[in-house]
This record gives sequence, C-alpha cells and structure tokens, in this order.
Amino acid sequence: MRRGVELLFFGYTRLTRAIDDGLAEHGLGRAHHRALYFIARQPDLTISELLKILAITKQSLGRVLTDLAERELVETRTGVVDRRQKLLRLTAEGARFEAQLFDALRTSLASAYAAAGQESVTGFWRVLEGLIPAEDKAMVIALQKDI
Amino acid sequence: MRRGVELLFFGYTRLTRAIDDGLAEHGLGRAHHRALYFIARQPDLTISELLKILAITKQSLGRVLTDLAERELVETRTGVVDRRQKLLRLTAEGARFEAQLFDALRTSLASAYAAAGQESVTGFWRVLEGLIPAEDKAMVIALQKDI
DNA sequence: TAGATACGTCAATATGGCTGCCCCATCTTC
DNA sequence: GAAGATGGGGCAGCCATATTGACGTATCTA
Repeated sequence: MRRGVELLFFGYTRLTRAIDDGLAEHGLGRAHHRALYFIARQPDLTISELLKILAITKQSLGRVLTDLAERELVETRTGVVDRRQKLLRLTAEGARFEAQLFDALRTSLASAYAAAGQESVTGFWRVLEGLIPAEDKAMVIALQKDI
Repeated sequence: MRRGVELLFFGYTRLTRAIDDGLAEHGLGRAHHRALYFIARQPDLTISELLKILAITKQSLGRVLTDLAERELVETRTGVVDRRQKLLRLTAEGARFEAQLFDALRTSLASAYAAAGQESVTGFWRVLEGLIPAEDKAMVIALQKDI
C-alpha cells in the first residue's frame, strides 16, 4: 500500500519533470502544459469543458490562456452553435510545441512500458482508472473515446 | 500513450485530493503531508535524507518543518553518531495525524486495487518503477527495504 | 422580456517552490 | 591543532499557481 503511494508520487513527479526545461524556454509552467495538452487532445474545446477537465477556477485558467494566446500558441474562435462559447485550438506553432513536449513524455513512458511489458501496462491503466472518482469518470472516458 | 499520461494525471491528482480536507483542518498543505509521510516511514530520518527524497531546496523544506514543529507534529533530536545531524520523528500526535491521512489514501488505493486485481497491481508497480530515473532508483529502493 | 449560461476581469490572498548569500557547529583530514 | 568539508539554519526577494468573491457583458432559452 505504501509502495503504491510512493511509486505514484515518484513516478508522477519524475515524469512531469521531463518537460520542465522545454516549458521554461518559453517562460511557461506546468499549468500551461496541461492546458496545451488537452487543447491538443480535443481541438475546439470550450473554456467550460477545459475547466471541468483541469478542475481549477476560471481565474486560474484565464491567466494561463492569456499567456498562451500572447505567445500565439493558442487561438480562439467564436462558437458556431452557441456564440457565447469560445472554441480553443492550437496554432501551428502551438501544435509544434505541444508535440515537442509530448515527445519527452512519450520517450519516458515508452521506456517504462517496454521495461514492464504489455500486461503490466494494462494493469497500470486498470489501477489508475480505479483511482478516479465516479463523478469524474464520465469525463475521462469521454476523452478516451476519440483517441 | 496519451492514455497513460492522462490516467497518471487524473489518478495522481484525485488521490492527493483525498487528503486535502484533513490537512486544511490543521492549516497545512500537501508539502507538509509529504514531509510527514516520509518521516513516518523512516523515523530518525535526517534533514539531508529528506531533502534527497523530496527533491526540493533546504529553504522550502525548512518552512515546512518549522510549521510541523510549531504544531508539535514533528520533533527533532540531535544525531548520535554525528551531532551535526538532526533526526526527525513524529510526535504521538503527529503519528496519529499521519495515520489518519494515510487512511484516506489507503481507502482510495484499496478500492482501486480491489477493482483491478492483484495482477494489475503488480503491473502498476512495474510501470511506475520504470518511470523513475536511474539516479533516483537507489533511493526509492532503499525506502522499500524496510516496509 | 426575464432569467440562465458562457466568458472575462478586478482585487486580495495563500502556498510552495526558487536563487543567492551568509552563518554556526561539528566532523575529518592533514 | 588548524583547515576544510559537511549538516543544518536563516534572511531577502522572487515566481508560479492556485484560491475566493464580486461584478460585467454577450448570448441563448423559455
């Protein structure tokens, strides 16, 4: 049990550290990466959808998105079905940058996957899914749909 | 691959949220819990050992330990073999508190473990171990020894 | 037209990190 | 015994990321 807590702590923190340097070059932090990541994942995401995913406040997200827009990594369009909405997308530059960051994550994860074997990876997923509370599960599953 | 990143993100953040309320009651944050956790794990830990585990700066840790000492959750003794060292221990109250926090983690993890099955748990561990860089692995393994 | 919703924004605050620099006590080595 | 290395503490100042609460505006829906 303690082993799980510790491995999760070390695994998570070390994985996220893999991209800190890349972010720092642009003067960005991990919060910016999380936004970039989910926008890359689901283009035309709305602000409120992103808020649900990240589970932070509108104000915190607002600052992050302002930073990303200033650096021309993210752009917004007015919603088509509902003009109150803003649809978020990466710019070409943003997509390039996100891909570069993701690559660092992919490299780390891939070597862990390779060392552990496919069966272990399935178990890894199963346990993590079990850690997500019921009320958040629908949202996470919705993300998986369009992998 | 993206699935692994996302599950790790959601799994980690949701697990840590499980203890936020308990910490807030004492006016403490997650940084305090991490220190408490590892002191509970290895009584008579020295400051420098804890610094290596947490991988933060002395100043950051100093603040955390001051808070914990003020609340009489942690106490220090002068090292026996080396009088420059401070050996960290939980007080009775600190041990009680840490156990209470750990219980929230245990409950979450236990239900995830139960839902996933023992084989999955082994895979979960394997993958996470693979995520820890070689230079940190010795430290983490040293922790496991005296489970 | 009234109310709900999506988004933006202000001000104030807290937490948890960081760097750089300097200090003291103690141990080790020559 | 002196010199240097090590363990620990502390100051000042900075930054990133989060919070709450309140308010404003545009737009959609009943």
